[in-house]
Amino acid sequence: MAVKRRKSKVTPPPVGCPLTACMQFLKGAWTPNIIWYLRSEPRRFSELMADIPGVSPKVFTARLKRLEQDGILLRRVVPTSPPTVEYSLTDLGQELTPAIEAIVQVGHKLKRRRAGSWASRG
Amino acid sequence: MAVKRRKSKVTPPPVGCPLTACMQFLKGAWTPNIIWYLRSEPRRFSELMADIPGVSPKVFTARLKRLEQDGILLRRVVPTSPPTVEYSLTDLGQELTPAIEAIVQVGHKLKRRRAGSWASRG
DNA sequence: CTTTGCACTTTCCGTTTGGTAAGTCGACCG
DNA sequence: CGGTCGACTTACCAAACGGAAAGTGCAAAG
Repeated sequence: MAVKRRKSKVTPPPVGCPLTACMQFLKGAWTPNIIWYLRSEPRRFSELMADIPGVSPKVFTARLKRLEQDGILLRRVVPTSPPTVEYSLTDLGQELTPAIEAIVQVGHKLKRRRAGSWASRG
Repeated sequence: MAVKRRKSKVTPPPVGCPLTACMQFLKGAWTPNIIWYLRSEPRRFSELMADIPGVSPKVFTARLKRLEQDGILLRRVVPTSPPTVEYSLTDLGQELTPAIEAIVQVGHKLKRRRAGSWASRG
């Protein structure tokens, strides 16, 4: 009789790697987008959700919760009617913005590149 | 009788978003690491694999194949014995390095931050 | 006391991801 | 012609991911 195959359970990835470490915070759908839209000012749940078209409420709240637990962002209930919730970046969260800004920069450059290849190849 | 539920099939995410666009290239386990280790010089399959401990050959070749198809890196068979394969970044691939470097920078800063919190809180 | 708006939460389910282990293929060395 | 090495492939599988749709809790307006 064959033995059941088991998973390794130990953390296999490069544990001290700064790249991997930082990527943990950016991983999951919409995560970088959320940080991006919070980089300059706090925003409400529904505002953020509108900023990022296509995200489902389930995944969206999951992301916000995880980011809050990670100390990346702060959740504050505002006593309006009905009560709203405002999210903002913590100091730690602000540390991530240079990375995201660089990614956005590259994204723009890629668009320009693609635009260029229309002229040269299309 | 209930109707079968169907998925939407259309691309729901922000199509013109530079952040999302760039993230497509960085997504998948080990992807940023591969680009990082190729940023300055070409490297062989087994070298890269050793650079990035924990990655399985299956996922690793899948990444390399995808990155090659995306035009991020170049695959070159070197006529040694036995034949080896050398990977290098294309011009397009080089465009991604600023983003990865920024992520690594932030990763370092996070480590220093954590080191600081030992002193202040631990 | 029903309705409305906000901020979620829950259930269900298909798709994707990524690891393990084993196998393949071609080139050379002896 | 068997063994080894480098570079993959393949089969299998569990877990994570993430979307759709519907439901919950609460506060105030009407």
